[in-house]
Amino acid sequence: MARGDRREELLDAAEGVIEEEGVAGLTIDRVAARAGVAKGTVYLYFASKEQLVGALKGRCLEQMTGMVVAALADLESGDWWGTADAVVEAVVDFDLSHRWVIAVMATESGDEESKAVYGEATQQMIGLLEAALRQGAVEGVFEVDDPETTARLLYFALEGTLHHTILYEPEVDRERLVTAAQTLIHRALGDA
Amino acid sequence: MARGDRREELLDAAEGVIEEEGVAGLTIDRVAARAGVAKGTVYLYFASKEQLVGALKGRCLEQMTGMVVAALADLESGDWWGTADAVVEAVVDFDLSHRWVIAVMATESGDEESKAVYGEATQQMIGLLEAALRQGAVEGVFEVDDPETTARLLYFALEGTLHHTILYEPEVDRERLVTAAQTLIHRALGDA
Amino acid sequence: MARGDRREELLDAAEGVIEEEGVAGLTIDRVAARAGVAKGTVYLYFASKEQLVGALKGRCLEQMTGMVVAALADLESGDWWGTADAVVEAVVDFDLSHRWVIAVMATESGDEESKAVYGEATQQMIGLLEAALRQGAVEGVFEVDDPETTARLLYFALEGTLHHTILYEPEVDRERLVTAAQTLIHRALGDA
Amino acid sequence: MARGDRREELLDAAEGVIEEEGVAGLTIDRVAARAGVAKGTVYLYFASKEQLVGALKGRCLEQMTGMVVAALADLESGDWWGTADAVVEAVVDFDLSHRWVIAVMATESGDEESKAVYGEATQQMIGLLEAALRQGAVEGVFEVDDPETTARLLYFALEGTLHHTILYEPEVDRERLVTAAQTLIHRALGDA
DNA sequence: TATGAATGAGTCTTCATTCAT
DNA sequence: TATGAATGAAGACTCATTCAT
Repeated sequence: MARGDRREELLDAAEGVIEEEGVAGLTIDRVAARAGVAKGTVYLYFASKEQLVGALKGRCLEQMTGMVVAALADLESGDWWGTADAVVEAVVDFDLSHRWVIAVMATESGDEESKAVYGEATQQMIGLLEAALRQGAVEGVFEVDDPETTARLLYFALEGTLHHTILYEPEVDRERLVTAAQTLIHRALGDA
Repeated sequence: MARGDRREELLDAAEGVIEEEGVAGLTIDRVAARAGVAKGTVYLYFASKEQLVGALKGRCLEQMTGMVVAALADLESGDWWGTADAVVEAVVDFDLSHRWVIAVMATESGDEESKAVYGEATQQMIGLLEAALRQGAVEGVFEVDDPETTARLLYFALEGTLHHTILYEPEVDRERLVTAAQTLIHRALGDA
Repeated sequence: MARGDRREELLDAAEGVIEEEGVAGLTIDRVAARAGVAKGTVYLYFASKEQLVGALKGRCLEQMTGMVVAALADLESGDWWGTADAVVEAVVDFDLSHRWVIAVMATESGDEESKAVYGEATQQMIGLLEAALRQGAVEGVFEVDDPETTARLLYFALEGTLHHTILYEPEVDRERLVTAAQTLIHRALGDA
Repeated sequence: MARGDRREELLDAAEGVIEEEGVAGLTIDRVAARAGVAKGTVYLYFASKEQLVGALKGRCLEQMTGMVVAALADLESGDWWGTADAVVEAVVDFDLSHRWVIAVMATESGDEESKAVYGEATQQMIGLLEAALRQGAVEGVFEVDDPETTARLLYFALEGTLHHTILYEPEVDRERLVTAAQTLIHRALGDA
């Protein structure tokens, strides 16, 4: 088995454990058991539990970024608002389908390195949105004074709302979430 | 010493521990030591660590609500936008000055009761914002179709941004945060 | 309230606690709560938990002895076997109606003094049986070589069976227990 | 070291602890120390203290059963009373040499499973005695109406006496105990 | 006598991490 | 690479006992 595969398997196992046992139930023991390997083996791929969690966060953000990149490809069609709405939908669905990992994202991870990794990944995500905003402005769809800050704001608005909802409101109403988020963006950017 | 005082002292001690040791470093042992009481004494006021954490969340949210209520009092002056900006500033400052407790807010707390308490307190906070939005609409300052959803959205946008920034960007730029948040609201509500 | 009354109340409370929480659930806290007094008050009547338990055992044995004394009074009627059967029945019923205290009797109570008290009370009980055996022998109902040992043996046979049954066989069949115990005595003494 | 060996070692250590510190002094800490392993190691073999205690009871009863089986083998010699006396002697000696474990047997062990195990093991022991009684009856040594009940009664008579004596009369007189128990059986079964 | 807040030693239990094989 | 038994520090929680009021 390729080294990378085993690593991915372990991360998959970790997600599975969180799904079944909650964030507090994430132990190396369970990850190993779920992946069908010995406990020691986990340490062959991750130096510590903290690094495993960091990797989990990183991978999650990467996947999300990938989805957004894909969704933003439609921007070429010229339908900015339609594309934006689709991106929102994609993000909501991603979070909902990764709801258990989402809980980890909100977790402290003392490890400075992990924090940095997470910070950079977030920044990349925001950069994507910023670019989209600039393009919308260039195309005359709307006006933005400070695309960077606006992108940050919108990203965290969306994620903040999603995180809270996922963590504290068990029965999430997807449609309502999507509509609300889309509305926020339309309003914030001044869609007439 | 009045019974309530000792309880408050313990919560203060818990906040202090989090400030110095991080959320993961919050142990009953340390809370007791910091409060200058025996370990057993903590259990005289909180049935479990989970309940202590829940109480911490509750108190924090209560204080925040209090601040917002105070800030919203200016609404009577008739200057809606000015009041809104002040509220934003108050919230930002509250979060920044309670930054260590903020980290706990994002924490899972298996305890169902605590979750419910937190959920209700959040709802109350949002209710406050909703009322303010309605008043602005009544006064003709702007138009809102769905004050409830908008209030939720704006609240989580603000808090989401603040939480992430506080947790992952050690060197927070208060001015920038305030301005960005104020801008978000103005835009979202369509301030010309 | 007379000193003795309060003491009895505390012992009653202790029995009640055992009934509801099991021997392991017997704590000074609960005894005090059940008796409606403060924890400190318990220590005004018992120097330690161990002494309270010792007193509980002692009182239980005393009550049992009282019952047996009463039952043995019928010996004067001249019906030795009938009286013996009645005594057995009385003991079985006493144990069954005090089943929760019975569990404590089987408990170690490091306190040497308590052990001694228990030992003496037991001895007194056995003395009662021994006297009954002697009387039966005198009356020519049966023959016994060693009344003292026989009394001990029969007492522990009865109590041993009862204790085990009560502790490990939740659904006790009173009739079967009574019959079996009576049979044992008749056989052991050679009733034709 | 084989897995089973370590388990046995831990049980041995537990017995040793009880011997030196009493039942109340049985702690995982001490068991580990006595076995020369880390505390965590104990939990590799027993899920909880309760299970360890249950295992202790189970093993003790198993050993006892083994001894009785061995002693009953002499039944083939045709000397029923002699064999019975030998069995009594074996049981007395077993209890005396395991006197500290005996104290645990009388202990509550909230664990339902442990109780069941203990109950079954006891039943097996009684079954052994019952078979012996039937054989004696078949051989015409004596008559028994209800071998099952009689076996139960005799078993608990023996064990009840032994438990009490061991727990409350530090200076046990082996000979006297043996003789008394043997006498009980002879009488109960009607040895002329 | 009575109170009940405070104590703190003592227990069980978990789990990240190591290391000999 | 892989294993999994062993480790032991750490933490939550209990409860008999004390003592100032």
